[in-house]
Amino acid sequence: MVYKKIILKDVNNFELKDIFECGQCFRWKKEPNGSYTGVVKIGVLNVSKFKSMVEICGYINEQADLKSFCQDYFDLNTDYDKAKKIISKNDTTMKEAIKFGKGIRILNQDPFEMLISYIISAANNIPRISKTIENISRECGKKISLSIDENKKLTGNNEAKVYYLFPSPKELSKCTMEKLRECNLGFRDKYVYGAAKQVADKKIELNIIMLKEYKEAKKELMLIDGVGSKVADCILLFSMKKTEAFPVDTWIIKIMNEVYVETKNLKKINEYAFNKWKEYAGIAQQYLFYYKRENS
DNA sequence: CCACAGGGCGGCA
DNA sequence: TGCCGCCCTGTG
Repeated sequence: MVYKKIILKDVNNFELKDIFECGQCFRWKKEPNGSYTGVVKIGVLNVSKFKSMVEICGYINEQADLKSFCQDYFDLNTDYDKAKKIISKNDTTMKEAIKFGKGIRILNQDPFEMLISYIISAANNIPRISKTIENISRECGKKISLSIDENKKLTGNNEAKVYYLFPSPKELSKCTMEKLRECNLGFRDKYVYGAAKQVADKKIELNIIMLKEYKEAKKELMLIDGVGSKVADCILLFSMKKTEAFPVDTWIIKIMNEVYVETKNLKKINEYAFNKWKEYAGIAQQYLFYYKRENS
């Protein structure tokens, strides 16, 4: 692990709180100094912002290119001004939602991590989801130990700290059911174990599914036990660049019924959003979800 | 003690 | 299809 740092100048549509607390990720934590620290594929990163300048530093793999990783991870190639303009046309609710969550960006996270994380999210609450993911990473993932000085350089905190990468499919599938049970997965343990094993054995190939079109990719993800419509859409949106994906959860049902379409049929809500917002459905979902959840 | 939390599954009409 | 009980577990 080596320390690297980059600075992004003149970023817009980029607010730390909106990005990290809009519900798309579970491993980013706010630090006392206002920055956020999170474990990603290449190591542990810290992000801070001053005016329109974003600083990203981290202890990462020596081979990793921090700049190009961030370009993709923080979705810097997507034009959010354009997306906002299109989805908010003749839509006062969307305008409000966008105003509230103006700094949201859809992170491009790791597909396997999203698969497991969203299986865990079923009928669960956020603190427990985060805790469970930390448990799994601690049990099965690679360790990154930072000394006091190193961690201070990263986060500003004057203490040594140990971070854990999210486990690879192989690492997680080697974990015993007993160990998994100690991670507090509850009834989801068998789903997590099964999914990890299928990916490790290449029965499921996420990088191939990722190349398929949205509906086909969703169908294939839903073959995995524990992955239904909502979880599949989360995986597709947060790690496979399928911006048509529109995860329908309890919050989205509420706001969709109130404002757009009155039905309890989740598939109909899905179809409605797909037709209305097309390739911007996922972005629309994030604004609506964050707005509704934070204001209820 | 009970309801419920960022769903999914299986059984039933 | 549509509806419902159940699935762990912590929290109010």
